[in-house]
Amino acid sequence: MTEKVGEGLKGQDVILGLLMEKARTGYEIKQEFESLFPDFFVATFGTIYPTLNKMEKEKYITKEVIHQEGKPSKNVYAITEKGKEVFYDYLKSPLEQKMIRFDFFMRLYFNQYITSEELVKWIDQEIEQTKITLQRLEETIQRSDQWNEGQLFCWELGIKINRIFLESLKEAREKFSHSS
Amino acid sequence: MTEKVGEGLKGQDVILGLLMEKARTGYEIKQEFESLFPDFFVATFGTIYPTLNKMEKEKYITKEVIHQEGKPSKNVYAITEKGKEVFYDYLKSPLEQKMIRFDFFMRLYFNQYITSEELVKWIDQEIEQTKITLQRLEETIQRSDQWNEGQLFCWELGIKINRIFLESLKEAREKFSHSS
DNA sequence: TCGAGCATGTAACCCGTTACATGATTAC
DNA sequence: GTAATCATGTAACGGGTTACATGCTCGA
Repeated sequence: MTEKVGEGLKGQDVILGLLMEKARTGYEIKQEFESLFPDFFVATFGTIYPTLNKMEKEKYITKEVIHQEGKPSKNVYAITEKGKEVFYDYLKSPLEQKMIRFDFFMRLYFNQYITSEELVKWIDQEIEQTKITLQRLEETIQRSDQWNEGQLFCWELGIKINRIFLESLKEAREKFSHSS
Repeated sequence: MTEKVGEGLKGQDVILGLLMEKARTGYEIKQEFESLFPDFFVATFGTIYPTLNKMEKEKYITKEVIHQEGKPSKNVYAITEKGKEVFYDYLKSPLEQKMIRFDFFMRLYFNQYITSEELVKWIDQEIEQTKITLQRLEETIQRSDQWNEGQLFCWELGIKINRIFLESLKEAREKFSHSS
């Protein structure tokens, strides 16, 4: 059948995109991931640092070590011409399907195998998580008046969807806590 | 920092869950993934068949070969007691954060590096994709009157979100095709 | 005759996660 | 005193993807 879901959007593509704007440290990149893409790309240090090192070896980026007083030294990475090419190659590649693994929905689907107390506990956790995402998106949108139309579209839609999700979650909480 | 995003919801967990209901072939499992979870878990044969083989070796499932006339033989897998335990272990494990990689949003965020023709092309592709997902969800919801509350919640919410997504996508198409 | 549907499999590779490891400063 | 913030890194492992491989039937 040989079916492709996607060679996939990789952490590397997004990191290069962020470095297109300006030079950054791994730590800063992590923070940008959290504020910019809380809802459509999650990355941890375990992905970011190894990717940064790999890309430096392949000359996609250069490293400059900045010594700081009272704080650890930091590595500021800047994109090279070769790195820009790699980023443009990503943009030229075919659009990939979104890739989702939604544990909460999965457990809801299998709710017949658990108690409703557990289910309500998960709903509460999901509510908390959604509130955090929503807050991050709202803060990001206000962070600058320089966002372009495409970026605003991402966050406005993210906010819309998360609000509906939150609403439905609260309704579900009612429903399932009564049926226990 | 040692941050955990999630040991993750694995394909194995979902496959075991499906086998809790009834014995199935790999091919059927693939179809269930497409109709049941088009929006919250994507799996291909490249994941399903190796997982099935691995689980058979570990005695989580048993295989029965069914010979068919005019069609290839098929392997029907049934869950064992050990497999059920593994599935319950999954349900007992902490709820994981959803894991998303949304290529379309990523490209929209980086829209300054591309032409608006390309952007509109991607929007059109995303519109098509969303329509397919929506259709699958609507078909699934009508497939049976036996769905329980949790399952209905998943699909109703999925439909709600995809409708809003589709609407916004159409608006975006207007906006970006005029600005070109 | 060509594509779609039915049906399964494996080897190589790569990406990402987890766990481990370090260490200073600031605020409560 | 202890948690949070700043700041980076690596080794081992595992899950998943891609590419490759096979082959029959039915309808257009």
